[in-house]
Amino acid sequence: MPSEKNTIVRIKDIALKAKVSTGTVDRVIHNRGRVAEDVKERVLKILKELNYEPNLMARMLGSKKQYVFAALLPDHAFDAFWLAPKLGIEKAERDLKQYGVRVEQYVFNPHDPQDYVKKAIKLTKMQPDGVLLSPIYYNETLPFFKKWNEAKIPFVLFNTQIADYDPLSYIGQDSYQSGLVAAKLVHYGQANPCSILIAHIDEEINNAQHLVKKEQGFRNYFIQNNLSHHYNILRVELNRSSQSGFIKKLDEIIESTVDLRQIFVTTSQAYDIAKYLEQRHIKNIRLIGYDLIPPNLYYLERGDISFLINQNPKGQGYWGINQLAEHIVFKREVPILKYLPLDIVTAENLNYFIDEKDDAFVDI
Amino acid sequence: MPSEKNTIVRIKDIALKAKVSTGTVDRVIHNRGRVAEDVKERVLKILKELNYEPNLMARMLGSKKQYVFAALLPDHAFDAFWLAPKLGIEKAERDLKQYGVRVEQYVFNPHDPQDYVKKAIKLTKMQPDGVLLSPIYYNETLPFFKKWNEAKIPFVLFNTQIADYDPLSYIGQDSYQSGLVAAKLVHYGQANPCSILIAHIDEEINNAQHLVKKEQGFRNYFIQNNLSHHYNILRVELNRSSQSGFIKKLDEIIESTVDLRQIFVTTSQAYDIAKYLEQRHIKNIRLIGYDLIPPNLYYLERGDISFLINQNPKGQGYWGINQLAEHIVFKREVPILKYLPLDIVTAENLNYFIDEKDDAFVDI
DNA sequence: TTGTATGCGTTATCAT
DNA sequence: ATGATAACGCATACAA
Repeated sequence: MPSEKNTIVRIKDIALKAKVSTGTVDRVIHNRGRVAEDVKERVLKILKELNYEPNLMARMLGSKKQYVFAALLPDHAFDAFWLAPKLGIEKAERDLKQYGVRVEQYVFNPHDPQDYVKKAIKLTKMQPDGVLLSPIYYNETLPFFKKWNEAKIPFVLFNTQIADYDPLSYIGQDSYQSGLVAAKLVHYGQANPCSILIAHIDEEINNAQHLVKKEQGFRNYFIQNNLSHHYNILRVELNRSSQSGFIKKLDEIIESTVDLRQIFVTTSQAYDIAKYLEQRHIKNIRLIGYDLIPPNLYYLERGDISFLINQNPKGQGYWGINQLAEHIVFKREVPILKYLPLDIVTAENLNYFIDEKDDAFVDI
Repeated sequence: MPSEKNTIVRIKDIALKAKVSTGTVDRVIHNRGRVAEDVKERVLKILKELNYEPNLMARMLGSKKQYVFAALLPDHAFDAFWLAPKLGIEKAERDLKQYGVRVEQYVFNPHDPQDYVKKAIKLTKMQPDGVLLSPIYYNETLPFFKKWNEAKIPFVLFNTQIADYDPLSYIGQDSYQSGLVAAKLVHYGQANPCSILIAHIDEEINNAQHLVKKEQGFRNYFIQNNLSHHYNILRVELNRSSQSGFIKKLDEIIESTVDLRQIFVTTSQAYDIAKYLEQRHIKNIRLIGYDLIPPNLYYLERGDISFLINQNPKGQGYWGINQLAEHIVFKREVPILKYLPLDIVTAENLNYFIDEKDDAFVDI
């Protein structure tokens, strides 16, 4: 075992031992070139030997470098879900401010691919040091991935995953696993055979992949646990654009399925079903959904929604910016995939997941 | 609105505006004295006006001050629960290392009050800048609180709360609320009337207060929801010191309560009941318990335990040290009470709560 | 290709 | 009671 030096190793120490100047060591550390090959190797060796770790404070102090990240995300005026990621991004910005990091937000209308592209172009023009985005339009996104790759601008994805052009990392949920969780809850609360409805309530087709995975996880739970013969699992795709169509379709299902006891809503629109059940005075059907948005919370607290699975939207924003900073500012390795916890939320533990406290994100 | 200056306000700027030197400003900021009253007030005023915020990097760089915190906690060799807080403490130490913070751990045998006192004495002798402890012995603790208060050493409590001698803050769970959560889960999974057993499995009497609160929360759920007449709620105190007594008591209850369907274990020993049910080949009784310790996880994954409520032990350690640093190093206000989320854990979302990833703590 | 000097914002140590 | 100035460890511009 090499002796554990208690004292901090500085560039000056390295320079001394390598019989060069601090400038040379600096050039080696940052690969700035202009240093002889043999010297470089010697310094590199000593760097390892002494286990040099840069003093981040000093580094940030000494460098007047400013970093600008760009965040491309949907306007929460159109869908309340997107407020939380925005807050997370802003929290991260506050945390990283002292390291010279600034975040510029580019908000787009999630119903308008044109706007998405427009904002993406604007963003690219700014030449940010890194990009965080929720790429809800696949085809529209790919060209930008290519551009950013060529410009060597790292980008991090959140909430929606696209594997092409290897992003720096993806932050989000494990949709399949969340389906398993939902199924477990359904199964736990439903001992007797019955029918179960999987409801996909799409506003857009954006997150189709997610919904498929959620359904797969949900169904596989019953298969893996040899419960398929106990439960009759139905599925429906609902569209809120036509209020009457929405109700009509539900009416049909309810009438034709007398033993329907549970509905699993794969999107954040569980409140729509809750409202429907309320209007129809149906009390013996339980609901599980996603996302802690206000209308869902209303029905959760009334007991009309049993559970909500929290997708940690604030954390997605926070960690997204954080990953960028880790990579770009601190030059550390970052995991390609960062799955956030699948929180099971009831009226009883709700407080801990919606509170305004800023520090609910820290990964310990 | 005063104009939002984009440039950073430095001590030098304050000095310039106040027509004094940076040294004087420094003395004002840190209350080091040796500055005329009128000058002090002038500087203070400008400090506010310009909304000065110190550059932490520069501060840490310029200051050779080192902080030593002491952590007093039970040895996890005696109870696996205590491993997590230790890991959290060590994670916090890593995070704060660059700010000159070091943490010294004082581990005691949780079955031996003498040892607790011994380690507390040793700790006090070291004159730490702050103390984090889990004060599992009330009477033995009070004298130290008094001492630390006199010595102006701030202390933070975790897991066990003692309000006397106003600690800097308490980190832990809301026991009452966790009882509500447990009851909700029981109720959700048990539509038909039945008997429910609350089992307190004490190793020590240490956490008696917690257990009472958990029971209160649990019972109140049924009262508040007008369900009392549906369920027959029993309670039992079990002691593991006598294996035969433990089994005998359970046998009696099982035999005399044919409609027993759920057991709520208020401590981390749910696995003991799971093991018992396994040996007796009882399959129609469900279990809810606390804490993600290995034996519990074993039965959770097998499905013998339905849910575990996670008390975030790692977070308790992490945030404990963090609160000390916030107060002592960064001189910020810290909340007197910090409740950690009540995570509902099943076999399906377990991964996210036990993973080794260090960053599972961040409060966003 | 290499070395030196200056500055970052703050603290701390001297003089005055 | 006050001011000037040298660290802190690193980055950077410039000199050699």
